[in-house]
Amino acid sequence: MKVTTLKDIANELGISVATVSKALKDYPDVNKDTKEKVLQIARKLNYSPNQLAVNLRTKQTKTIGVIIPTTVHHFFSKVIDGIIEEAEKKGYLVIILQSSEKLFLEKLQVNLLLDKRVDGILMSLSNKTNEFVHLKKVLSRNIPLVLFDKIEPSISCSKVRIDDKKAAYEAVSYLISKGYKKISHFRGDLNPKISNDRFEGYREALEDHGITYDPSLVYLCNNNTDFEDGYTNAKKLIRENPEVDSIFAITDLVAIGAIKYFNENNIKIPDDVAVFGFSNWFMSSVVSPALTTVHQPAHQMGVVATEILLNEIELNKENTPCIHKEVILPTKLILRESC
Amino acid sequence: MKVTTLKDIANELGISVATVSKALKDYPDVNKDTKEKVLQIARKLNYSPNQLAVNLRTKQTKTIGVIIPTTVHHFFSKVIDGIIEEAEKKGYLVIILQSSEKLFLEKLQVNLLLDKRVDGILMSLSNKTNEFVHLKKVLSRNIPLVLFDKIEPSISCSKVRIDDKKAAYEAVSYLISKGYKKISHFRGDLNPKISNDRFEGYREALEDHGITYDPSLVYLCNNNTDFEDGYTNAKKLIRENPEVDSIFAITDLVAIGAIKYFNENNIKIPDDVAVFGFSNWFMSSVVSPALTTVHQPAHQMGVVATEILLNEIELNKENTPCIHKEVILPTKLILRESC
DNA sequence: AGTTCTTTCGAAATCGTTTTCGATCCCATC
DNA sequence: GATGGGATCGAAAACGATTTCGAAAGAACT
Repeated sequence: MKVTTLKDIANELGISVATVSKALKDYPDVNKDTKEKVLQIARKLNYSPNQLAVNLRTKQTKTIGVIIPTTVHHFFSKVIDGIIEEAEKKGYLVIILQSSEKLFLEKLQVNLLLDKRVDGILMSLSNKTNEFVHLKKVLSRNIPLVLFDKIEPSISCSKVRIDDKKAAYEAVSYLISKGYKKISHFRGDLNPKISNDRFEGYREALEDHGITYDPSLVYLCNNNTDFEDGYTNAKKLIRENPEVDSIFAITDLVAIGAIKYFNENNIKIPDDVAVFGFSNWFMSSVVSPALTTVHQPAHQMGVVATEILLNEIELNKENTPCIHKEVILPTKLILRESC
Repeated sequence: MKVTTLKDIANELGISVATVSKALKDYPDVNKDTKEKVLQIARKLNYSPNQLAVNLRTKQTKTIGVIIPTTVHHFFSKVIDGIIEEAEKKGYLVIILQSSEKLFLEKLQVNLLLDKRVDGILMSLSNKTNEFVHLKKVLSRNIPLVLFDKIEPSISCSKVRIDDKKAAYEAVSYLISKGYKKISHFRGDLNPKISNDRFEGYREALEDHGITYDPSLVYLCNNNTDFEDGYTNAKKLIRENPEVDSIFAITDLVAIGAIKYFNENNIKIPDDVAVFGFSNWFMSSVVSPALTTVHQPAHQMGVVATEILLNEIELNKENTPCIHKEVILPTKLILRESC
C-alpha cells in the first residue's frame, strides 16, 4: 500500500538517507557491502524513486510536450507514433495537447506545458496561428522548441518539414507531362505556410510549362476535418469550369471528397477528370480509383523532430549553445489509378 | 529568463513566503492590502507556480496516463481525442503510451506511469495480454484504473465498452434477414475478449436463425496494422469455399482488405459476396462500394472513460470508497452498399 | 488594569531526493 | 608520534510550494 522511500530503506538498515541514495546511484564513496545491503532492501521493499522529488531536485521532468491541431488525422497520428517511439527510447514521456486549429487554445496549451515544466516542446502550428508571442515565450524561457510540418520561418528554432513547394511542383509537373492542361487546384487555408507553398508550387509548375495560371481554377478548402470541401468544390468546379481535366488537391481528404462527387455523378476518373492528392493517407490506397498522391514521411518526421529536440535538451543541460537545424525530409510521388 | 518563485515576490515586498502563498490562494488570514500588493507583483513578475513543487507537496500530478495498443488507428485516435478533450476540461494533462500489442511493453509502461505518479490510468489492453499482475499492481497502489474497449472482466475496476457480442449478433442477423446463408467470419486474435465476443455473436446469430455453424468458414486475422489479412483470407475463402455469399469481418480494416481482393478479381460486391465491417472507420464511407459496418462510439468512449476516471480520482482524494461502474455504450448498424 | 478576542503575519515542518562538504576512522609513511 | 591520505559515512542545504501553529499587536470587553 504505502510507497517506499529512501527513508524507509535507511531506517531498515540504520544508515542515513544520503548513503542510501548514493548506494543506489553507485557512488564510489559507498562501501560495497553497504551497497549490496541497500540494493537488497530496495528490491525487497519494491523501491522506485519518487519522480516528483527527483524532478524538483534536478529541475528536469523527462517529459516533452506536443501540440498539434488534432490527433484524429492519419498524418498526425503517424507523427505521434514516431514521437512516442523515439521519446520512450530515450526515457522521455510525451504529453499531447490539441489546438483544434484554434490560436487561443494553442497559446493556452503552451502555458500549460510551461507550467508543467516540460523539458521541451514539439509543435505543428494551427492554421489560424498568425502571431507568435507564445512561441517566443517558450524560447525566452530557454526551453527547446522544435516545429514540424506547419512551421513558422521567422521563429528561431529547429524545424522539420517537407519541401511543400517542390512536392507540389513535381505533382503538377507530372500531370502536365501526362498531357493534362486545364489543371484545377483545391487549395488549403490562406494562412499556413504549407498551403501557400503548395499553391506556389502549383503555379510555378504551370508557368514553367507554358500554361498560364488561371485564378478561377483555384478553389479554397478551409475545413480539414472531413471531405465536404472536396465534394462541394468538385460540384462547383464542374459547373463553373466544365472543360477542366484534372485537379491537384491540397490533401487526400479533399481529393477523396472530389472523387466521391465524381463517382456519384458518373464522371470518370481519370478519363474525364484526373485527381492528384497529397499526404498518402492510408485510405488513398483503398479508395476507388486508387488515389495518386504525394507520400509524406509522417512517422519519420515525428522521429527526427524528437531526436533533434532531445538532443537540444541534452545540450541545454550542459549549457552548450546549440545551432538550430532545419531538416527537409524527402517526399515522393505515389502513382496510382486516379491520374 | 529566470522563472519567478514565491521567494522572489516575498523579497520584493519584504514579507514572508508563507504570506505570499496564502495571499495568492486567497486565505482569509491575509490583509486585503497585502493581498493586492502580492497579486500586483505576481502579475508584474509573471509568476506561475512551479508545478513540480506543488505536485511533490500535494502528491498529485494532475496528469493521467493512457496505454493503448497504437495511436495510428482511426478508432484509437478518436478515443484519444475524447480523452484529451475531457481531461483538459478538468485541468488534467494526458501522457500517452503505446503497447504496440506487446505484453512486456504494456507492463513496462504501467511502471513508467506509476513512477511518474500519474493520478490515474486509462487502458485498452493489448491483444497479447493474458496475465494481469501489472493491472493489480496499479490497483494495489490505490491508483484509479479504467479499462475501455479491450477490457478484462476479472479485474475489479471501472470499464467502458460496447456490447461486442450483441453488435455482432445484430450484424449477422441483418445479413441473414437479407437472405444471405453462407456467411463467413473473419475473426480477430484468439486472446482478446472483444474478438471472442464478436465471434460468439456471429455463431449465436447463425444458430438462432437455423443456420448450422460451420467452423471452416471462420478465418483468423491477427494482424491489425494493415489490411493484408483481409486480402489473403478473402483469396483463401474463395478458393476453399466458393459458394460463400457474405463475410462478417472483425474490423473495417479486414473488410477493406477483402473488398480490395474482390475488386481486383472482378468479384462483385454485394452480388457475389456481401461484406460487413466493424467500427465505422472514416475510410469505410469512401471505399467503393461503401462498407456496411457497425458504428462504435469512439470519441464518446474516450470522454466517458475519462469522466469516470477523474471522478474516481476525486473520490480517492477524499478517501471516499468508490463503486466501479461498467458502462456499455450503444452501437448501431451503418447500412451502405456492400450488403 | 486585566482579560479575551480578532487580525495579521511568519517560523518551521513537510514532500522525497540529490549533492556538497566535512567528519571520522584507520592505515601507511617518514 | 606526527603527518598524510584513502575509505566511508552523514549532516545539512537545496529544489519551491503548502500548511500548521504559534506569536504579536491591537481592539474590545469586563
